[in-house]
Amino acid sequence: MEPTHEMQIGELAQICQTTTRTLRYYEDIGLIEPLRRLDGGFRVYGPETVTRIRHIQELKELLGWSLEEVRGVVQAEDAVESLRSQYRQSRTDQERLAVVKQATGIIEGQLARVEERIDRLAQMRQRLQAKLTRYAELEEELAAHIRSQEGSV
Amino acid sequence: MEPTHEMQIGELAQICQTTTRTLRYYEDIGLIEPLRRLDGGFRVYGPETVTRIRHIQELKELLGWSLEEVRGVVQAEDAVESLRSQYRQSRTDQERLAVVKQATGIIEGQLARVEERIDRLAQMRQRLQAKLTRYAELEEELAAHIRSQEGSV
DNA sequence: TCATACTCTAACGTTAAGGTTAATGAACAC
DNA sequence: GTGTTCATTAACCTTAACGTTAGAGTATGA
Repeated sequence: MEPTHEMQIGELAQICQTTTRTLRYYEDIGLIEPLRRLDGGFRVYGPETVTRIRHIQELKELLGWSLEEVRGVVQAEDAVESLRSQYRQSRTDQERLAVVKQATGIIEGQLARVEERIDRLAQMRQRLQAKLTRYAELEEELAAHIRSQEGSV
Repeated sequence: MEPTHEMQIGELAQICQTTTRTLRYYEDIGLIEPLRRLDGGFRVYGPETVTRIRHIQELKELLGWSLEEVRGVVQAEDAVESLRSQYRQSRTDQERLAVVKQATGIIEGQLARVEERIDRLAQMRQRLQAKLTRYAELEEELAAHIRSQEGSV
């Protein structure tokens, strides 16, 4: 499930538990891009796209973000990563600093939302556990009642 | 924000941060129901509907469930609650036991999903914190670089 | 070289979850 | 009794996130 080779869209879809349609859609809205194309026009992806798509799926599923919101996040992250890999861009250090600060803000916002969700889910867990306890008691009462009746029939 | 009185649809919507359209829609698909109607046909709700709607909103937002899935959950819960309030139904104890067991299963499923989400979110938090650390280092490097240049201009 | 499996673009269809508008009635304030 | 505000149903509209189909090209093993 953690490939190291290049692949085409079908395999990528399979690995990420999704469909080719979805991947092309993600490309349309600017979420992913193939490394390159074969002569026939076939998309070629690297293994890092798997990581990227899983990241997108987590943001969607765990945080409930729309693809529009997800794009904002991954684009900011991309901007920072491009600082590392392509340091020699026509940018001043002030501009680089601004990129990092913006991304930091986004990550902090993400972190806050993650923590808020964890809190709310923990509360939910408490309520569910309490409810399970009550149901278990109810079940025991009923079972006892049934046993007492069986004896008298 | 925690009312004790009966209310009409507009107030209910306001309290639950939603719209009257949404509440009528929820009624259409069997999620909620008014206590009764006024002569003019106006819906009247009790304060427990607020609790119910908040519950629905949590299931939707925190667990990412569709309203269809949510309905399954709340209906099972309703069935158990009706055991308490309307014990004298034409049911045998075996049937009552079955209702409780089914609801228990649903709650357990819910609990499992909550815990899985908490785990995944905790992992996400870890990654985000690590990323924040890296960004902070990067920011410090850039700031230091800028300071060193200022001195030489 | 042919069958089969995969890919391409383009276009139309679908579904959930409501938004919006219209035409009408009810409750209350003055 | 007449605004004004809230409610009613019904019908149509919208948006995100894909699904589906059509018609065509491509890559590969037998």
